[in-house]
Amino acid sequence: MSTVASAMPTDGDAAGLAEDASTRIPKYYRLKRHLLSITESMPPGTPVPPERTLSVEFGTSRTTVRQAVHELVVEGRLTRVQGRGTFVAQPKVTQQLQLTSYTEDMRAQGLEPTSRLVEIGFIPADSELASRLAINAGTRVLRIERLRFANGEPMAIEAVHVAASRFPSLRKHLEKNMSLYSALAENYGVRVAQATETIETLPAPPREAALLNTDIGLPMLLLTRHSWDEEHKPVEFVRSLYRGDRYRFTAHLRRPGA
Amino acid sequence: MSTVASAMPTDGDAAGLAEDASTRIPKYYRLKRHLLSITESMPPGTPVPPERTLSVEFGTSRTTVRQAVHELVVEGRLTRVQGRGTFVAQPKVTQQLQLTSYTEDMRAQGLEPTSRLVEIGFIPADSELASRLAINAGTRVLRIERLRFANGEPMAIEAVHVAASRFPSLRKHLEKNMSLYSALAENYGVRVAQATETIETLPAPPREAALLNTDIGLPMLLLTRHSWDEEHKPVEFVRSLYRGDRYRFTAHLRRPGA
DNA sequence: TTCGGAGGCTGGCATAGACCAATGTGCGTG
DNA sequence: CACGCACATTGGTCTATGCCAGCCTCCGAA
Repeated sequence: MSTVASAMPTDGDAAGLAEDASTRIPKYYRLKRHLLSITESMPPGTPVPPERTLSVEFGTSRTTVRQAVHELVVEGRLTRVQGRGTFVAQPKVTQQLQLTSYTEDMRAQGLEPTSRLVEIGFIPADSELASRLAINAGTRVLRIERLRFANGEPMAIEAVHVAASRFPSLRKHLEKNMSLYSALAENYGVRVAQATETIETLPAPPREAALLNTDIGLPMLLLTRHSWDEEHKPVEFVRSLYRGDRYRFTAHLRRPGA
Repeated sequence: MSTVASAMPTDGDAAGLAEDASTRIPKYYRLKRHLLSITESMPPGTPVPPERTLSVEFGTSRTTVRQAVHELVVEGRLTRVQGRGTFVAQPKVTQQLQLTSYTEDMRAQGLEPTSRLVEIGFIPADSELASRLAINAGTRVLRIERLRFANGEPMAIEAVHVAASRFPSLRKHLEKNMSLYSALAENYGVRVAQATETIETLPAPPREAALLNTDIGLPMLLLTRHSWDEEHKPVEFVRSLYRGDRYRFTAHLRRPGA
């Protein structure tokens, strides 16, 4: 693996970094590009030399190496495990933005999906939840937090919030490993008719990073879903965090009348 | 502004950082949370003390301060300008995921949208473009790169790719400041009927960071769009970068039959 | 043979400091 | 009065180093 340090692009080098006069390329970025060119065709799981080795081989500080590797980790190209090392990462998985099931999406990509209930309990509605669920602030809300896995690897945390008074005993139904939407339909006659989803980026908070077995501060995709039933009454407010290094969302769109 | 350093949460502090035994909270994260609690209610544009001041006031290294501020920048809470300082940022804007117009979306949020043509020219199709546009590798592709602004602030870069042979002289029509979809419909009788869009995170490359007046490495939202006409022939492949600190996407979904 | 602990190696966090690049202000000169 | 230059201040990059935490292997003891 000492072929990694074969030659790092320098300032005038034509290694795909056409540096025009208005953009200076930092050293860590050049190193990142170099590492990528070397690792991108390697199979997932291939070890990459340790930071200290790379810093010696490239004649640069360890901080600079860390910065380069960090960006490749953010992109989902490499993965790092404290104490073990740095490795070539698995490719990103794709999730539909429509109201499809997580299970179907993962299976469609040859991945075995599982879930784990992290926490289920009642919290008082803050002003946002109150507004979303059309209840008074302070009212009891059932909060269901699940961890989603693909092939045993944690991928996402989903926190669902519903008004407790609207769905009495819902907690019991969910503890039977029933999906939320099935439980709502079968036990309360409620079906989601429409939803608004948002997507944005968010650096991983410590708790979620730990649950997802990833690093604090890595970019995540924050997805919220606010859904309503046929009578346009709010059903749920969901806040999910997906690993940005492991996820891409996809949506199929049709032009009306097409 | 020296009230910023009023008291940073320490290890046992109950400042909303319930530290359970399994997650250690790094110092920079605690500082980040503290800075957020102080700045989140300030109006956009409010100056935040310089890094060197913060590091003295909090009794921590400048690197630690930088890390804390960096994450707030990533979240779109703060914004930094080299030589000027750090400021409270504008709130994120929202863009529809449907085939709506950028102009409409921005106007709906009281923002004045403008665009600027960055580059327009022909490139040979690499294997991805060839596959997307159903052409041979090496075939000429028209590439149109635009910068999108809201109230004069760069927000996104969009790079559209179409097969040159399918739309002869398209370049001329676009140079008349005509929108792509209008040009395709009026001059070629082509309308987009459906599309597949993907969203994922990507750290900002240097060139794009410079164009968007943002920092290299900050998380962006990478949006691709692959669209087809009524006969299911590919129309375009678009690759756009949106500032993660300034953008959130939204989608309105309907359950079939609802 | 198995289990536990020590040591080595890895990534994660933090400090101190130097230097570069961008911005803004104030002062001097034309 | 306007413009240019110098200086101060700001963020951006990079180095060197030390220490902590997690993982793994090997060796010794039971």
